[in-house]
Amino acid sequence: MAETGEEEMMSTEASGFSDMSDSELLEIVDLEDAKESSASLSKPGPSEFSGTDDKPISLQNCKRRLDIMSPMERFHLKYLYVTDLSTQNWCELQMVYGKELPGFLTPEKADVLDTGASIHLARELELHDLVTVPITTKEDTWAIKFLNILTMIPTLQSEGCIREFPVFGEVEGVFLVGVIDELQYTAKGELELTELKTRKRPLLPLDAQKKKDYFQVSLYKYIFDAMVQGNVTPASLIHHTKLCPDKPLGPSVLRHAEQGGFAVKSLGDLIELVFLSLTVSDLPVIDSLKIEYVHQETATVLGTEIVAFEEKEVRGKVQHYIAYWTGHREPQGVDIEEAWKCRGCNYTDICEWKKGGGVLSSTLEPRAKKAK
DNA sequence: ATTGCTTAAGGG
Ligand code: SF4
Repeated sequence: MAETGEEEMMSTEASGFSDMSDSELLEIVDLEDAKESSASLSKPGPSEFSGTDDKPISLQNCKRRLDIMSPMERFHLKYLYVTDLSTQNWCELQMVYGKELPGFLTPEKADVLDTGASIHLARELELHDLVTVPITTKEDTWAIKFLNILTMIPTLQSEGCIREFPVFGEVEGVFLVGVIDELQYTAKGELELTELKTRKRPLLPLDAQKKKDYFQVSLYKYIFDAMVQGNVTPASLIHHTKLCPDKPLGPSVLRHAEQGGFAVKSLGDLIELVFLSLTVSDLPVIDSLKIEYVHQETATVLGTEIVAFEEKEVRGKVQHYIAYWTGHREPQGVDIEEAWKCRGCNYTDICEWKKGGGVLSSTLEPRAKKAK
């Protein structure tokens, strides 16, 4: 089972005999995924709500429990993705609806996303091959991520360019996880992050789109810098992810660790090794942030933005967004000036913000609506 | 499991 070599290695290498340095990245496949995927969690228990209205106590308790639980708890999240925060920047409430009702996309949108994803994948494969590794535990999943980091750092330092670099770290009390599209050293020797954004229509993005993308790449820099400066500690990582550093790693993971030349027995070893590699490899902080907008169909470059990192501004935004996740404030929809976003929103029909005209209508007093 | 857990980003 461990050996079902799905090695999709198409050696794009111009030969040579280097069995060590041919660039490969590992990806995972979950062996337990035979089971059908999750029923919806937020469904109320039938017995409590179906026939009987004379059970106010349990109902109330249930509601109160939901009220006091932060979104992090309600959604059973130990960490957030960088893109959770950047989509939150587009419309916070839309992001929340997306968490509550996942997989709620029009086929047209799904197509655009799929096209974008395959363009990204094709670019990734320009730089390295992907080897599928069977795994069963989340420790294995993270171990693969760590092994990839351990091979990518030297590659960046020697070849000058890597794609799909994993980042993670605590930001304002919440753990964030993401993947940097591309890192490369420029001619001037500066470390530059590039984020590719593909577009269905050959038009430059609106300001709102640019702001969201700017925020996304800023978060990557924020986290990456913290990593190379030693501010993302093994203890913090383990604390937030609840990984068990001593849980035995799967055989295929161990095999790949060995092949990579990494002497690790446990996940804990691997984490220490990653921490070391990040902090002693002379990795600089990211010097510049670039966003490239490309037309999907023709690959025409529509525009390239070089954005300046504004630490205070980014931190302020993060604090604001995290305050929602930790339950310190209610989610908000878009401001009236951005009501145009609601037209393209999948949740426009059910949105309580839109109904309430800029307030969550469920929190409105049941009194006179505005005269029409 | 008297209750579990995540590949991130994908574009507007
Ligand atoms: S309808 Fe508008 S306010 Fe409501 S979730 Fe969608 S974009 Fe946000």
